[in-house]
Parts: sequence; C-alpha cells; structure tokens
Amino acid sequence: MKTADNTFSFDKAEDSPGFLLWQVTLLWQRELKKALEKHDLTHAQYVLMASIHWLALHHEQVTQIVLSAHTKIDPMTTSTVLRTLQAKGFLFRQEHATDTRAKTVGLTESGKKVIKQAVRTVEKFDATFFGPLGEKTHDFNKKLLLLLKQKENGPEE
Amino acid sequence: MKTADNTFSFDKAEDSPGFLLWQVTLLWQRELKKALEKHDLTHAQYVLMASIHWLALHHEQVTQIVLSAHTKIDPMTTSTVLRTLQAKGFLFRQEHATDTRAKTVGLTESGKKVIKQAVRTVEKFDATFFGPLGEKTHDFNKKLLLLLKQKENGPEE
DNA sequence: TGCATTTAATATGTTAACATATTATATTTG
DNA sequence: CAAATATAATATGTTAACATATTAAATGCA
Repeated sequence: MKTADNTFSFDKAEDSPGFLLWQVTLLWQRELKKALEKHDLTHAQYVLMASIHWLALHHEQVTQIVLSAHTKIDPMTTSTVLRTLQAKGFLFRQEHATDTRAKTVGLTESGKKVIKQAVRTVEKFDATFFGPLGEKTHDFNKKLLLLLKQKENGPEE
Repeated sequence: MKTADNTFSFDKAEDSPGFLLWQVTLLWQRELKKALEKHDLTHAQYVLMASIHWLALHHEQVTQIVLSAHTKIDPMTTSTVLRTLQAKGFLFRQEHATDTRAKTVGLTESGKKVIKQAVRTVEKFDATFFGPLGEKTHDFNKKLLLLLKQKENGPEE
C-alpha cells in the first residue's frame, strides 16, 4: 500500500523492531501485573525481591547499587520501591559493614516465603506467554542478550 | 553454579525471556527518551503522533479508541497524553461526525512538521540500537509478532 | 596527607501506565 | 419502541521510571 507520504521508511509498523518490542513488553507487563496481584506485589517489587534472593545466593552483601545494576532499575526507583517493601515487612536494610554510605539489603523470612511463591507464578506465566516461541525461545533469548550486551562496557557484578 | 536453593528453575537470570525482554525495553526506552529530547517529545507522545499520522494516511477518522488499539496504549493514558499534545498545539480533537461520544484526532501543520523530524530521529536510533541483530532483525520481528498475535486470537475477558 | 573526584542513597518533581468508577451516547434485543 | 447492554472518553488515585540536585562518605592522586 503505497502512499504519497514518505515520513516512514517502513511500509508497515509491524516491520519496526522498536515498536514491536515496546508493544510486546506493554502486553507482557499488563498481564504479569494481573498475575502478581494474588501476591500483592507489583512487577518492580517482584523483580527486586527475586534479585535480592538470587544475589544473596551468589554474593555476600547486596547493596542497592548492586541491585540497580543487576535489575537495570535506576537507583532512585530502586530506593523508593525497596522502602515500600521494607514497610511491607518483606526486607530489611542495614548499614553496610565497610561502606557506611551503602545499605545492605536482605529478605526477611516473610519476604522469602512470598518471593518463592511469586517466582512460581511468574515462571508459569512466562511459560505460557512465551510458549508460542517453542524451542526458538533460546534463540530469542540470545538476540535479547545481544542487544543488552552492546551497551555493556562497565563493571559487572 | 548449583546451589541448595530451588526457588528458580533457571540457573541464570539470562535464560529468562521475560526478564530479558523487560531489561532490553528499559534500556531502549531510556536511550530513546534522550534521543527524543531534542524534539521536546516523550516516547508516548511520539508514538501517538506517529500513529495518528500513520492512520490518517490509511483511515478516514482517527478516534482515541482506534489509536489506543493501534498503539496498545490504554485508553486513559491515550486520553491524557493527547490532551498534552493538544496543549502543545500539535493536534486537534473535534467531535466525531456520526458518533458524538467519540473524538476525531488529527495533527496540525506544526504537529506534522515535528513528527516528520522525530520519525527520522527514531528510525536512526532504532537502526543503531537493533544494529547488532543484522539480517536477523526480520526474524526477531517475526517472533515479536508471534507473541503479539497470540493475544489477539486468545481468550477475551 | 590533603584536596578533588566518585560514589551510594535519597529529596523533589514530571510523565506514563494502569485500575476503578462515572458520564454520556450508541447499539442490541425482547 | 423501551430496556438492557456496550462503548468512548475522562475524573481520580496509585506506582514506576526517570531527571536533577543534594548529602555524606569513600577513593584517587599530586
């Protein structure tokens, strides 16, 4: 369908990876949000709690800046969401052993219990959402990793 | 790296398509935001204006609900962002010819000028961002479309 | 060692994304 | 036709994502 207008280089919006990526993520987030309601968690809260749990299994001291780097949630958002989670009793924040600027973050028993259940919910949800990709899921992951890595020149955890 | 914990079914967070998808989109949005600053547009504003322009070339009357469906931005967000764009003088909203509930939306001359420049910026940005995919970009698009399409046919609430 | 530079966290303010509920109008159907 | 239902837009309120700027402490280096 050719038109007289030459604003777009794509003949269909469906050929734009950016537009598609964003739309898929909108959809994914919208549905995941509903799936997380039963745990009384938002997506950001879930990601941070899951990452704390994950990092705690591999690191000693999980600080907010480490969390921010791992999740790619910016430090300010990380700070405010963690405060909410602390108010919910799902985590504690205490002064770092050697760096008094930093705060060490950890899940409470209550938090651990919640996140374990939530992880099951999310993994089940993702299995359904990405089901159509079938065995091509790994290939999809590889492409996403490629896009992530291009910008990654800084220090990693 | 095996641990005693069995919360996660993935041994690495990098194997989770949901986590990766979300992270790539965060990165993409963050950088696109900066690229759009020179046009004084947010991403949502850009998407809506580009879609109005696009739809106007293919449809007669672009209503807010049509825009919402096309962009997958929810109707409420669509409404408020369009109001902002109207205040900026980039678009008009007038009563629909036959459906008095609806509003027909269109770009002003000023809006058209801005969006044409912004589209160039975004297409250039996307070319760089998705550059690492090379000729696999089309395959990436296909996978994203697959994920989008499942919902269109799927169970409706 | 002392001073400049980084860095960790956060106060403040803007826009987005969404839920829920409401208003007004359109459409369906009994 | 009238009543029930669906739809287009929006008021109100919550959380997220981010920018900018600030505070205080760690680190670099001359």
